[in-house]
Order: sequence, then C-alpha cells, then structure tokens
Amino acid sequence: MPAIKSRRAPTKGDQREQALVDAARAVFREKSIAQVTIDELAGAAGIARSGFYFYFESKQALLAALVDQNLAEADLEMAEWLAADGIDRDALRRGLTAGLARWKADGRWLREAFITPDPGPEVKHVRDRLIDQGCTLFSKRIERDAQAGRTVPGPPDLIAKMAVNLRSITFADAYANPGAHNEDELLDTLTDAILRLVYGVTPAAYDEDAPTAA
Amino acid sequence: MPAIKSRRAPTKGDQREQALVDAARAVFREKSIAQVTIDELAGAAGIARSGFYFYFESKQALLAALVDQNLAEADLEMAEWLAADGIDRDALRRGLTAGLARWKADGRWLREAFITPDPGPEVKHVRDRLIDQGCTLFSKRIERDAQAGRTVPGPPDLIAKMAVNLRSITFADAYANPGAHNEDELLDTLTDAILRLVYGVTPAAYDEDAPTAA
DNA sequence: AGCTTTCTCAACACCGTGTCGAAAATTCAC
DNA sequence: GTGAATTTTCGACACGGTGTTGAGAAAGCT
Repeated sequence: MPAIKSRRAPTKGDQREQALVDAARAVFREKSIAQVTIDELAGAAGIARSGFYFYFESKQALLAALVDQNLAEADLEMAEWLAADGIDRDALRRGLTAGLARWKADGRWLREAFITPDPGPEVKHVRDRLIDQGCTLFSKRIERDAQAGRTVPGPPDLIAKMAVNLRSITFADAYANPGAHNEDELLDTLTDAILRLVYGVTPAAYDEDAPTAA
Repeated sequence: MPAIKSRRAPTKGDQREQALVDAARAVFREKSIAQVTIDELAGAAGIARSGFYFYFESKQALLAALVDQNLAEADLEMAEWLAADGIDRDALRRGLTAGLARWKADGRWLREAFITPDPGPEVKHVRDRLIDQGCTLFSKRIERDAQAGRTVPGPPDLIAKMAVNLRSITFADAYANPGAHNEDELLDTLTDAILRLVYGVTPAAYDEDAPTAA
C-alpha cells in the first residue's frame, strides 16, 4: 500500500477499488454507516460480498479511503482565508459557504466520519490528521494576527480548535435540521461568531483593517 | 411503560432494572458502546443475557434510560447562570466547571450519547429533548438580556445552539485529550469564548454590569 | 396455603462479518 | 498469439452477537 504501488497503469482492480469508493459515497448518503452492510457496498460496485475484502479490510477502511479523498477538497475551501491577513470577513464567509455546500451534499457520512467519537482506528487516523492540519493552520493565522497587533483572547491552539469544532458542528447541525434556519443567515451568523470567538471583534470593526488597540 | 407504572414498592425487578442501568454506566466507562455486548451488560448486573430483554428492548434503550437519569443532573449545573441576570461570569464558570467534572467521569458514554449523529431512535429522542430544553432556556436568557439592552449579534436560537454545541464539543474534546490543556485555562477560555460568542463582550466588560452601548 | 404476577434462562433461528481456497479473468513476456 | 504468472472473483464455511420463545422458578398477594 505505501510506496511500491506507484508506477502502474490503472488496472481492472484499481477501477473496481475506485468504483467501491464512489459506490460508498453514494450509499452512505442514503443510510447511516452502521446500517449499510458490506454486501450492499459490494453489490453497488458490482462485485460479490466476499470480493469486497480483496480491496478493503472492513467498512471502516473503505470509509477512511473516502475521507482521505476529500482531504484536498476540504483544505482548499479554507485556504484563501487562512492565507489572508487581517480579518477579511469576505474570504472567511466564502470558505464557510463552500464548506456548507459540501456538507449539504455529503453531510450524512461526513458527520459519521468527523463527529463520531470512535469511528474505528482507520478513520480516526485519517480524520485526526485532517483536523490537526486544519487546527494548526488556523492557529498559525491567529498567532500571525496576534503579532500584527490584534488581540486574541486565549491560547491560540485552543481558540483555533474551538473555532474549527464550532464550524463542523454547525454544519453537522445544519445537515441534520435542513429547514431550521435560513442559509444566508446561518452563514452570516457563523462567520461573525467565529470572528467574535477568535478576535473578539463585533461587526462594526470589520471594515477598519487597522489592528492596534485592545 | 408510561403512566401506569407509578405507584408501587420497589420490587425485585425494579432493583434489577436499576442495577442494569448502574452496571451500564460502569461498563460504558471502559469501552465504547458498540464494543460492549448485551451479554456483558447482563453479566455485570448478575443476570443471564436473555434476561436482559425482560427489562430493555436493546442496548440503545438501556443507554436511553441512562441518559434520561442524567437529565436532572445536567440541568442543575447550568440552572444558576441561566436564571441569573447580567453577564455573571462567575456563575457561568461554575456551571461549566461542574459540566467538565461530569464529562471527565462519564465522558465516554456522554460523547456517544450526545455527540454521535445517529445513536438510534431511543437515545435520539431523549437527548434531543434534553438539548432542545437546554437551547430554549439559553435562548430565553439571551432574549431577556437583549431586552435589557445588551446587544446580541444574531438570532438568539442560533446563537444559543452554537453556544451549547461549543460547550459539549469542548468537553468531549477535553475528555478525548485529557492532558492537552490545563483545566483551569480551558475553563477560562471556554467561559470567555461563550460570553464573546453570545454577547460580543471582551473580558474588560465583565465587571461593569451596565448594558447600553453597542 | 393457594393463586397470580413477575422474573429467569436455555435453546433456537437469524443476520452480518471475515476467512479460505479453488477457479476464472487479466496481464505480461516472448 | 500462446503460455505462465499474477490478479481478481466468489462460493462455502466458521464465528459471534442479536432477539425470540416457552417452560418453569421465584416473589407478591389475600
């Protein structure tokens, strides 16, 4: 699985593997992961149940692969704001908008992968890497801003984790209760909430990009 | 099961039922709920596996009962602050401290009951009631404060839900990574984070109980 | 005591998981 | 193309946990 697998044309098996991942993404949209049987997954990819084990060790391993393929996608969303300087509410809101869209589509399994406390070792490993990465980037941005003079109310890593968690859980909640809130309102509220959480600023302060005062 | 069960001495069966709940609380501390077998639960309460089904329909039903018994406990924690007026940081912090203590002890199953997206119908029902109740109370407090002149940055119910979720997920995280942060620091940060989230105030404003300005 | 309700548990059927090994399909070298 | 090597497929099996049933033991009541 590590380095050796590199140079080779996409053989039949590779296609099947990808078919399995794609099938999983589709099937996991419909029912909770626990309810999905391996038989179902295999069937959706056009192979027999026992054939599944040729490609993945377990349902969790397949989910881990699925999560892994979403890594790049998720990163990109926030990249703009994370790289930016100052508050830049617009960039943040754009990132959150993209995230919400992704969750609206794949929320069902995203929840189970990112929110569930104990999703099994394979998934846990991949997702922890992903989360850590997100938190670290966030944390760095906070520190950067702190050095630029903007007050940050607490340990950057803790604040970053809270912000990241607030984001996921709000998206998860939005998926679970689709009609509960107007989408724009939710995004605005979340954007402001994060800014308030991280910088302690109120909407009035957004325009003035001047750091300085406490 | 509903109303009729009321007036009666605690018969043998009632004791067993409670023993089962207590046993579950203990067992669920050690391993994740999915890993615990009904056989184990029954054994811990001193009965045969098949006897379990006389008392509960499933593992989830037992967990639901366990969650239900914690209702009162959890309510009480936040009651003081929820009933108070003004910011009252101290009361909030006391409540959060109690919550963290509870999560430190029972975090394992609390996570699985309150964080897991799809914990089965029985648990979902109980916990949703509990969460709704918490959010409503919180929301009411926000509205009350808004009328008293304190600015609230967004729809009260949304803000309340965010605050409640932030609380749970921070506790869950604290349980999962015990040594990651100093406990006092975590509580202070969380307290301030919630106040910032809900009222947009910074620590400086805590003492002055004067509402007014934006 | 007798009768009724409550409780207990062994035996059973069921379903999903994961393993194995033999056969079929594919790929590769010539 | 042809044959050997490799990859892929799948039926059959063993295992473990769930939930049900029905007969009988224990507890509660008068």
